[in-house]
Amino acid sequence: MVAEQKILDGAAFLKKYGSMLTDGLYMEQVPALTTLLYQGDISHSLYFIKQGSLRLWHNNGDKDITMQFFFENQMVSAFESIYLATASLYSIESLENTILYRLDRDNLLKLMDNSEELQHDILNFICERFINYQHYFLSRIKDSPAERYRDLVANEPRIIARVPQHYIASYLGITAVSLSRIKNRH
Amino acid sequence: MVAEQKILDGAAFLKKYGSMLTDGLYMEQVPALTTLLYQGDISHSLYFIKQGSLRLWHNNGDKDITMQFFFENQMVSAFESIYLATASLYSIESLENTILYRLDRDNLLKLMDNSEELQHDILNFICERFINYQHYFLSRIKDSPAERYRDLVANEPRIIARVPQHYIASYLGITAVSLSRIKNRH
DNA sequence: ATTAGTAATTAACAAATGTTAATGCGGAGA
DNA sequence: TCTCCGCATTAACATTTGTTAATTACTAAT
Repeated sequence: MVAEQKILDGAAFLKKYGSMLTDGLYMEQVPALTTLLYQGDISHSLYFIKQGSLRLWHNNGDKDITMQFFFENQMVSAFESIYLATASLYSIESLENTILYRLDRDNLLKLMDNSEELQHDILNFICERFINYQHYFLSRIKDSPAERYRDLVANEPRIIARVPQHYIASYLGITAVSLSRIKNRH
Repeated sequence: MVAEQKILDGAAFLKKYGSMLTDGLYMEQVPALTTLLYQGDISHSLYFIKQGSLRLWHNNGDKDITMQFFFENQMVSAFESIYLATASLYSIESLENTILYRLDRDNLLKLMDNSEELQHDILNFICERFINYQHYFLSRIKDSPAERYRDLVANEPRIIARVPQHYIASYLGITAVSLSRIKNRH
């Protein structure tokens, strides 16, 4: 009843359920700055990153709020948009030339119909994603941009190495100008 | 497969499932400032407010981040803590003298075992709660404290009328001093 | 190699909030 | 009624960020 197992990452998911997908899983390659999901649309695909990186963000008229970066072996989705068929609050875009596996909504739902274990994994996935979001937002509220930047440098080398500064600034909730100041303070 | 029905509020939930609970639902009355759930504990109760109000917040050493107020007929829980049996990120406390119905974890899980419809309602509940949180956090990030205060005055009369200012300030993400300035600006 | 366009840095100023502290207000209880 | 204590307001100052603009650095394409 209560989920104890760890959430599946993209690689583990594919290993576990890939064999059930004889023809529902597509591989595609997209260049940098390709939009995979537009904010306001209903999402109909779940992605797994084979190589490259993605950015997930919310647009608010004049400014972007970047909320997540994704890299190799991660599972990427606006799942609640897929599941509830509601407008996505987010856009998803490639940062680099990226190779993806794409699992379409119909195949995902068919798969869920045929596997109680998958339903279980998915419910876990949502709860974990929910908790992750709460951690992200809480850190965004309670830690200063400078603290969060230091944390990024210490714990997220891929973000520092592969993501342009102005996206990092957007992720930290500040302008590129302010991030530059923070980096060069002292 | 895909959930289309609207999320249940506490009253609708009790009406729909209350008859299945011959002895698992308890009524209790607590005075103001009573803690119902301590941050870090695993939650084992889901509440319905009959009368009164509650506050949900996260503590970060020196400061509180208030995230939600609850009033009559609302269903209140740190559901992911109940379901995944993980430490709650939040505390929940009464603001006023409050009368509650309490549904314990064991009874909730038993109920879920016996009702596929309830499982469905609960999954919807989580997805909707997730989306609500995202809206709350996004507004907290993209709107200024002054805008959010005006929004509160326009749309949340119960909060303005029944919640002390310093909790409202905490909800808006600012100090009580700053909220006082905003109120008296111009 | 040159050029053009984008990204990053730096500077100067305005605006908002945090912090600290002093004051005012108001209800609960002796 | 008086006192106490927590809450709200106001003031003064420091800190931070946003904004605008100018400059520099970098990258990609011709």
